[in-house]
Amino acid sequence: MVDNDLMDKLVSLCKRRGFIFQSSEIYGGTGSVWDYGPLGVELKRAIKDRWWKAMVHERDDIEGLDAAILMHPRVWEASGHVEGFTDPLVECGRCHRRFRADMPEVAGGQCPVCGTKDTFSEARQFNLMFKTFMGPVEDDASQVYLRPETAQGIYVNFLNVQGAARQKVPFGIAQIGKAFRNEITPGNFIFRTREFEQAEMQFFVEPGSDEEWFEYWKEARWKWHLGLGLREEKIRFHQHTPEELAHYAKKAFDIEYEFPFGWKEFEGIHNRTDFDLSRHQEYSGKRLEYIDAPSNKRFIPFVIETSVGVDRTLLVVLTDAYREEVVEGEERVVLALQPALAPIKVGVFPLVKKDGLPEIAEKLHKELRAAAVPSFYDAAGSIGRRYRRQDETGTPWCVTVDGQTNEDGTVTIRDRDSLEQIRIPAEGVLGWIRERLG
RNA sequence: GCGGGAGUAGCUCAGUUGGCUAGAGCGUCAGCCUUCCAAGCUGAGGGUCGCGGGUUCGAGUCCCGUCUCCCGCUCCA
Repeated sequence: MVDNDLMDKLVSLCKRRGFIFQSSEIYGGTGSVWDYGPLGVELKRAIKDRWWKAMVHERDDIEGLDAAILMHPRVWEASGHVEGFTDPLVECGRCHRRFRADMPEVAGGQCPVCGTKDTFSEARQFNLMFKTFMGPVEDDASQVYLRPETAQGIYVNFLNVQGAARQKVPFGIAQIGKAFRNEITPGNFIFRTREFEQAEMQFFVEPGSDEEWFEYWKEARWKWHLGLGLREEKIRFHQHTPEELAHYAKKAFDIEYEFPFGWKEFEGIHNRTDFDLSRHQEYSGKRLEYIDAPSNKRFIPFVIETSVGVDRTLLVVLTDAYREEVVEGEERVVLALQPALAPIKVGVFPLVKKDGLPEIAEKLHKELRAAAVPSFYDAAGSIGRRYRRQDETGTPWCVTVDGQTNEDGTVTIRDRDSLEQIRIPAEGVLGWIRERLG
């Protein structure tokens, strides 16, 4: 079930309201990278903050880390990315499919799909890793890569973090950061881009307990997504078949969402075994074993990885929150974002522009802002229009100052979802909102 | 990279067989009106028609080149 129409509306809303803009738009734009506008940056930050809170702040067995994007080039040899991400590929002249040049059938000149012989193009290097140069001289010795995943920054710091934080296995390291892949086919808005952000947690466990921990994290991540307010029927697990498994993984589950363009993964939970640490030990020549304190048992830990795309999660949240409804005969577009995720928490309006109402409303607006509650003051157009504008940006509440405010100091608060209105004293608005933001 | 489609205002589009200072609706902004769900009235701003050449008295329109975007092909956050 593919709904391009919904996707177009979402992209349009994102631009119109300032969630997401195409990168470098004035130069014609580029399809594979996107910029987050005033509302988008707030939503993205809220998602990351919630993840960080659940991983790092609420637990004492996970430590935070912010590793550099540029790393020693040998890291990517050890990880398998140099080999696995830069295969020479050939293209069939008939069906235009591409294959690794070293596949037996392909090396023999026959296309595995259409069977045509000897129509392959020249082998070309498809480098999924971005290259750049460290230092002023552009030669091979100084060539480095933009990291294609954030995980390796965690692995190479495994012993640093463990020692400094005095952690004992099992424990985890969490990191949020940018990664870069020169995808051949980016697309679907912010779903597959060449620059993207990952939130990864690598949990180090004793071999033998890995299956148990895998199940634990699989369930924990599922619950976390439900906590974002996602509709349960829109998400599902997908277990990797042996053919689907990455070179480093023993077992893998994806969490998928039903996007307008179909069911797609936005988080992966992998059992990476001791593959990465072993490889780094081998390539660096440094021991990466963990020594258990009382027992003096030495082992290279297994790694359970949870890796979620931040941009993809944001797309999931936006897609899931998007609603078209009819209110009193008029259609409205509403983003039913959780209040805690909403970029703007409250709209403040004077019902009409007279009787001193704008001044009262502005004062309330400034008080909310001073208390770090993102508030939006709006006096333009009819009250209904102002409600609609806030509906589209996902603002959960709107406060209206009216004639009665002059008499008894109360204002109305209108709820985005139920459309119900309650009346409370103006000085109680800040407390009322804080109570609901948690 | 290959195949297919498309570039005119912030958005959606119109623009006749080439022909006056390139238009509309929506949105935005200002004012009026308005005591609670996109109402109405007045006005304003906004486009060297993707870019560069060419043909022509004259190009958004015809020709050539170029760039970008969108949709399909070894995947995965």
